[in-house]
Amino acid sequence: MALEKVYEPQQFEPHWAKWWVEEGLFVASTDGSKPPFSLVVPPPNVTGALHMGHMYEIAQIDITMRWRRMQGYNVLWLPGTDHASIATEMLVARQLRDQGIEPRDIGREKFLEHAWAWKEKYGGTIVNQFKRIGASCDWTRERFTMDAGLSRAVREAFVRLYEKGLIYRGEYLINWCPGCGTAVSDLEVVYSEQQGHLWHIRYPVTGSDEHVVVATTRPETMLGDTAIAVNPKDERYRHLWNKTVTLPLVGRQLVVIRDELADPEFGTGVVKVTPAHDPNDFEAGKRHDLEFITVMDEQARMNEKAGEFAGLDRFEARKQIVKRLNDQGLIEKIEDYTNNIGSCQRCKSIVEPRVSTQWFIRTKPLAEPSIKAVETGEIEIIPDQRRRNYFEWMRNIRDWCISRQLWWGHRIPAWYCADCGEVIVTREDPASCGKCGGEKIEQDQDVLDTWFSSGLWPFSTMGWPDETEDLKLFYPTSLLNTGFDILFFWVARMIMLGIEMAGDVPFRQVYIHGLVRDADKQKMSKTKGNVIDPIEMTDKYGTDAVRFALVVAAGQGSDVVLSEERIAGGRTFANKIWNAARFIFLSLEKSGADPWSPEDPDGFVPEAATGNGRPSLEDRWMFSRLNEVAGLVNSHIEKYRYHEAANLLYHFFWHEFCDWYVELKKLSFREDSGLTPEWKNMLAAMERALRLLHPVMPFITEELWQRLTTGATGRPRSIALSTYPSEDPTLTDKEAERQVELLREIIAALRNLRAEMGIPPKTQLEGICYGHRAEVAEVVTEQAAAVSRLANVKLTAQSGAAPQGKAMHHGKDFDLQLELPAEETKTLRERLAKQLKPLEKARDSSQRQLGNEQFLSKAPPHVVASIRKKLADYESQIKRIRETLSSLQ
RNA sequence: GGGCGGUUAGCUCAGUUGGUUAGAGCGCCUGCCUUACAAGCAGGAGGCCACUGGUUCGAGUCCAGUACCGCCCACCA
Repeated sequence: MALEKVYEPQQFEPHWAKWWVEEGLFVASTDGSKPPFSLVVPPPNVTGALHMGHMYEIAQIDITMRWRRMQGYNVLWLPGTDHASIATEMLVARQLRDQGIEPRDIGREKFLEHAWAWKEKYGGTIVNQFKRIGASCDWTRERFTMDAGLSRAVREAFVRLYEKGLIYRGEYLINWCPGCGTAVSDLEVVYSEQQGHLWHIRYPVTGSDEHVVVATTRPETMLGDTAIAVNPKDERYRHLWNKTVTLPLVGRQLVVIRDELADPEFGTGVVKVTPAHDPNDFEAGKRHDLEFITVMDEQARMNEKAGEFAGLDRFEARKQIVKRLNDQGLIEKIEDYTNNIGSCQRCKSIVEPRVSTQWFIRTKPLAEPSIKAVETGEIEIIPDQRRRNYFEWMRNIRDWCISRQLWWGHRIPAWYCADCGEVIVTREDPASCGKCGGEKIEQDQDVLDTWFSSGLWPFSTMGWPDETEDLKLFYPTSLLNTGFDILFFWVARMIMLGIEMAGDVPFRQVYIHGLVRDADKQKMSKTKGNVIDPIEMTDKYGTDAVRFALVVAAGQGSDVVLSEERIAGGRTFANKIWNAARFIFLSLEKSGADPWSPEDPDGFVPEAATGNGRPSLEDRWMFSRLNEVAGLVNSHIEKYRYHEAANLLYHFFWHEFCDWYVELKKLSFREDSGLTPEWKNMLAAMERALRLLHPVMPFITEELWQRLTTGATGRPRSIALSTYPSEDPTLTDKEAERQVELLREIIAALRNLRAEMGIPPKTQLEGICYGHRAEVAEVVTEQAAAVSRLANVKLTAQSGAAPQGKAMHHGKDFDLQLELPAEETKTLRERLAKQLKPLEKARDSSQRQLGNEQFLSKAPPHVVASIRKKLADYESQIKRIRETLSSLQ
């Protein structure tokens, strides 16, 4: 029964983590008897390590879910399972190569076998890690597998879009990653500035001695030039119109086209046109019907079209070409130049524009209703500012390239007939060509972009395209809680596909949280080496501590700055809770009573104290506060102000429950008293406080709650299944709150006096409190024991003002007089003078305001009245302090 | 180039709808091993709320501009 002196979360956290999942505490019942609350959870990145960002996300999500569950909702998590195709493919390929196996040699089937084995092993590890950091959902309840349920949904979605003409196959210049060997979407390309050069190259004008100078940052692509362009408004080059120039090193004749592509202000105003290797040139090439010459292969090596440079890597080719040009005197000059280089998000290789045939989704028709859904508030994006980014992106959306040249992923459900060339897109694998009946058909080798299947997540996981009970009850889901980084990748696509496929928005609210940064505000990343490992921190400080530190540190939508000190701070809070409980249990044992909790914890009101008609002041106060705090916490979590909820709970528990309630309660502890009403009140208060804290500190509250409620009949199996306290305004006890406030003021003033006068804590003093209100004397008399214990002063009460020169402290409602062992007038004078300053400042400002006609006529009456009241208080205090000061002369 | 955010105590950050002595954690100073907790207790110091103007009876809070920091998107041969 007895608790250890120091809180050791390792002893119970793993137990509860396992238990919650095994008991299925957070699996929806789907019986429809309770309001549904479903939540889409971002996929853990199975290919990477668990990081603080995950932990932060899980903490917020878990708080929401526990809170909703305790409020009686029928909750459902839709935990994502990462299946990032490129990342998985890369990792598996790397693993195979480490074993000396070249993926290309073993073929698709074998490769996928390896991938599955790896996925199972590694994925399981990640899922276990998620459990350890406190995620209460069952991550093993996978509603998704690559080859089962989702596969069907993916195919259904693809076919529907195809049949509606929203998916097409076409030849375009796409972003090609030579490292991954696949096409990537615009979003998967990250740009960074790099130092490079701008080469000015002379292209001889055919049939004259003249040459034109073109500037390029990529000389190696010149082998694919099929034109040069000048701006039609650029008079300098009018004479070139209709002429041709000779492409150096190759000898091809290039027409001179007139096109806006050439900016007269940039470089020489003449630009080479390489339609197969540059997006702008590609467009120009289509406008002018130019030839598209691809000079590189899929590994970005120069191909046979590159003539003598064939086989060279693109960067080596650049060097060689520049050298050859230089030898021929065709380099006019070389400038230093900073350009933006696009790299692959995954493998960091420099992306190469490449002409190829790919599958695309026509996004404009999908974007329109998606924009509308957010505009009309059908989907709420929180915080609000993020809406702008969303609109901006959606309105300028470009078609989405969804095919990937990988093995790991959902295969595109398209077949090609070798006989007639027919393209067959169907739900079932076809046996023959529907057009010519030929049996030589072959499925497209490509797989889908991982975000295509991810975009179906909110409904595919619920059994779509079947009309399941889950879908009826839980779709649209209530909330998506995620980071800004995948707003476009994932959120936007879920919205587009949700509206199109499932006929309704995928979620009602999107809460976007900030990033987790280190103490130097740097984004945590492995390459920077500033990663705080959540598992390590969890081992060291406990899951509750890490979660609390994360949640309390960030305002709505802003970043979290995390340091180990903060996490240590979370642990001190847990330790505080632990020790408060420990003390209660120890004292209870001394009282000879067993742990007890009320049958109806929510209906419990404090019982009258022994030998008294009403509950003690501290009990009335505590239950009033518990009630108010419940109201505030509920409102904070509702509005995603997690940090405010956490902060409030921290202060309430530490500085009200422990510092004052427990301290005051100590006075009523008696050995072998048995289970007195005072004890019942305290145990019920503790029980309620634990429930309030539970979403934020799940493990420690579960452990303590289980101990506290042992033996209670009819209690739920877990605190997570109990109810969350809510506010009942009729239970607020303003009188008790006011009186405890007064008591705290008096004790604080006495402690302050003692400290500043340098009186040792053990010296007991006698004192008189002169109350200006009847209530003061009442409180002082009734709480004399409390004052004695908490300030070590035997205080008696008198009414009215203190006799001239007797008081040493002047409060708003009372004066205090202390019997000091020695004369301390100097210290006392300094003390009083110090107090005078801010009071005078406040009085002046109040006077200024009340002297202002405008203020009196325009400010609301209650504000004017409150200033008047304050001014009177200030003046009264100042007057009394002055009197005492002058008598101390 | 377009857009968004930030600037409050030594550090990291809160501060709901404008309401008057601006808060917390950590750090710092003083005193305490007080029959839960030294991961603790009591007390204390420390702020022209970036700058300039405006709106208002009243501005950390609303508006405009300036400076610095950060992020996102787009483009640049």
